[in-house]
Amino acid sequence: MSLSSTGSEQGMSMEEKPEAPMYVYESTVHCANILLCLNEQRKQDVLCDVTVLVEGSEIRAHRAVLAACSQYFSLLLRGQTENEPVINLPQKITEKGFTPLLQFAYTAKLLLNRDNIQDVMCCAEFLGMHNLEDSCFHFLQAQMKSEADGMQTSQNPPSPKTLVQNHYDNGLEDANVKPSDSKPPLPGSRLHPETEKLKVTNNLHQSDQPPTFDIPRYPKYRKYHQVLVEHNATTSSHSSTSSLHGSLQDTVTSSDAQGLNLSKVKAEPPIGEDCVPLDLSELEQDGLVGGKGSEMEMEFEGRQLSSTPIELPVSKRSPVCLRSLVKKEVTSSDHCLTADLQLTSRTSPLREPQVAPNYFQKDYQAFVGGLGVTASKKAEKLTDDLSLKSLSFERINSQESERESDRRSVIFSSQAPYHLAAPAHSYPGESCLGQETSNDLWAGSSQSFPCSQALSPTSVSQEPALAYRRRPKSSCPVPIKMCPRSSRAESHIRTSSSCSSYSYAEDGSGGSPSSLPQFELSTSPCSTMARCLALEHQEHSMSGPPKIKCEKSYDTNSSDESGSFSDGDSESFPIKEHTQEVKLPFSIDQITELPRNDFQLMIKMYTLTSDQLEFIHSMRRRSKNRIAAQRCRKRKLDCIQNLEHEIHKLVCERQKLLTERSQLKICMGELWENFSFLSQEVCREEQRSPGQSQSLYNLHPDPVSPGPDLQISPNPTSIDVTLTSHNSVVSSTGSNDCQAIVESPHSHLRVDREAVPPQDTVTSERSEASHVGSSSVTTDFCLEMTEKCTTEELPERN
DNA sequence: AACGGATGTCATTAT
DNA sequence: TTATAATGACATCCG
Repeated sequence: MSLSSTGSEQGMSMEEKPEAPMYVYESTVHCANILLCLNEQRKQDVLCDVTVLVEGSEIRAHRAVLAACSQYFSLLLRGQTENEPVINLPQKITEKGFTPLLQFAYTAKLLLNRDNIQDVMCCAEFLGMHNLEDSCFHFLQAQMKSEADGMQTSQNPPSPKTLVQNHYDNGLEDANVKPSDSKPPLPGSRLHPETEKLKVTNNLHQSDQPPTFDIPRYPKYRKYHQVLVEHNATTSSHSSTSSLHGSLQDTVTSSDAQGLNLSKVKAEPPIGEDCVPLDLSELEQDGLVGGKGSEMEMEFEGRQLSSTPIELPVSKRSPVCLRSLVKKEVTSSDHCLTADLQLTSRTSPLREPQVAPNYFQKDYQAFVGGLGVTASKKAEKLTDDLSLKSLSFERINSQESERESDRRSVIFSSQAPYHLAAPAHSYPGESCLGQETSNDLWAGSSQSFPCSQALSPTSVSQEPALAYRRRPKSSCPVPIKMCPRSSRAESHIRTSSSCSSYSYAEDGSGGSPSSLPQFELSTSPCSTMARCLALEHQEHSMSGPPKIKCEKSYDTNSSDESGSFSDGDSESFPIKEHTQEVKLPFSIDQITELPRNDFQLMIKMYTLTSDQLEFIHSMRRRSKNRIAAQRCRKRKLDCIQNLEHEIHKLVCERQKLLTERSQLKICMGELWENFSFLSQEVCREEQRSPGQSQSLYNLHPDPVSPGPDLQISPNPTSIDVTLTSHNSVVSSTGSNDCQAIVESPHSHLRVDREAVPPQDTVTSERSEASHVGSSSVTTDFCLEMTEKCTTEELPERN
């Protein structure tokens, strides 16, 4: 056995097989079986009794396993194995050709050189990989040509340099095809003669994406993308550039190239991330390293994507796709198939239109496994710089690892049904994909798993929390994910995630739910729900009312899946949500808007589970409470406004009253003026007749000033009306602001209530009043007015 | 980073 | 007893 013929088996002794532990041997058998499984007929003919011994087990010790595989397969071909029948193989089928294929099957690396390429091609033909040339070498040719044309230009179909660089950047060692310079695999091949080593990968991931790339639209993804770019720029520039330049500039012998490749094989991570090559092995069946024409399922950041055909400068594309392969193998009841593949085959068509080519590149990278292995590691390194977001990255990584295991399961295991939901759900990065994409994805996933995800606690959150965060203010939170913390009795610890998801999920009526037809909730916040509903409606084509498909998330889980990448805040909470779909036979509008009786009748019309009832009542309660809160707030604001208006009115009223009072005082002063005038007239008349005069003096019995002064001093406000001989009437309110000075041309009259005359005086005054007549009436009027004025001032003073 | 407005939700009370 | 409304309190988002 001479893998050493390629110079790659250094340190990989063939004697290792007898010494290899059991798992190595089992893995060997398994690998051989896998390889032969590529051709079902051959499998049946040749290895009908080969048992896959290590399904689902992780294969470690790559080198040893590879060596053991090679040795085992070599022995198998020679019919020297103990339990295997002797195979009559054509002469062209040699172990030299099988070894790279086996290695490819195991490591996703196809090592070709001028020595083995012919054998490899023959073996591939033997195994049924008829399109090896078309898919692999044509691709290589095109890439070489493309590279020759514009090597420095950044093209959307990435140049080989980009490919290589990206390949190395992501630590991918997916499929190494080393065409021999002297022996181009195809006639007329334009492979670069000096290209000894070329990594042909379907990993078209480009770190430097053209601006038209969709990813930058989504901040989260952009963030992750930038992180990857930066990391790639920092960590892998040397390898990427050096590899290419070395390959282009150095004339490396085929053996050296092989050795390099195998060294890469040696450098593979020892821990079971070896599933990748197996995926490629399947791809190999269609188009081998099907960068050119293969369509394959892939995942990126949680989104398992169906790639559009890789956009390459080559016009020729293989119509074969992985799904067809999957279906084919499914029909053939190949045990290598798992439900995962079936899942992907089902889900992929839904998402396929939304996948950007660049997504495909990355996704393919992830699919090939490099992302799952290396990119995740890089991401893990990068997570140190991301405080809260780091969790999301880790989750991504873990998810990628899970998907890696999924991919592994595709080959090695037929178990792992728990992975079913995982690929269909989005990575946190999906939250960045914009509403349309995420919705579509979700819709697709929902459509893909109408039943499996319903009420499935393991289903992950498809509606990223970001959607909630980015929700429009209009708040039509229809999107369905609901926080299951529905029970009031439960702890009301409110996490942002739960709160967000909760609020957004159920509220179908946030903005104007009534305006939305039952299944035409097409407004952006509701689009997810609407699509979900629509899909549900279409898919199930229920006779009755279509079911609302709601996700119900539980905050009890602590695993990874929820939209970790979508929202940083949600990630900071240890409590995470699983989503659970609650199918409701009526719309959210009905739930939230129907009257009580109608609502109860509607509920009674259907047999609903406790979860459904709980969800419905919670939704209705919160919806109503939300509306009530809005009303309450509006009412509160209205009340505040009314109070403010009331205050304003009172202020105006006060000002008005003050103005009126001043006017009244002025009027009173005028009246006093008239009074003083009349009094003076009376005094003059009395001066002419002493008897009258005496009576007037008695009105003011001041012996000191027997002059014609009349003082009426209201006390204590002291409105003094002084009728003086200087023809002025002074009305003073003491400290009060109510003062009026009325000029009296004739006399000085002072009215002072304080100086109210004694009773006898008053009596005499009254007795005199009958005589005085008009003067007495005027005095009374003045007193009345003074009192009135005083009483008006008192409240104000208070 | 702090602050305030807007909003949703929950708990409580009253009807 | 249950549903509902009102409202205070709290959390969160966002500018």
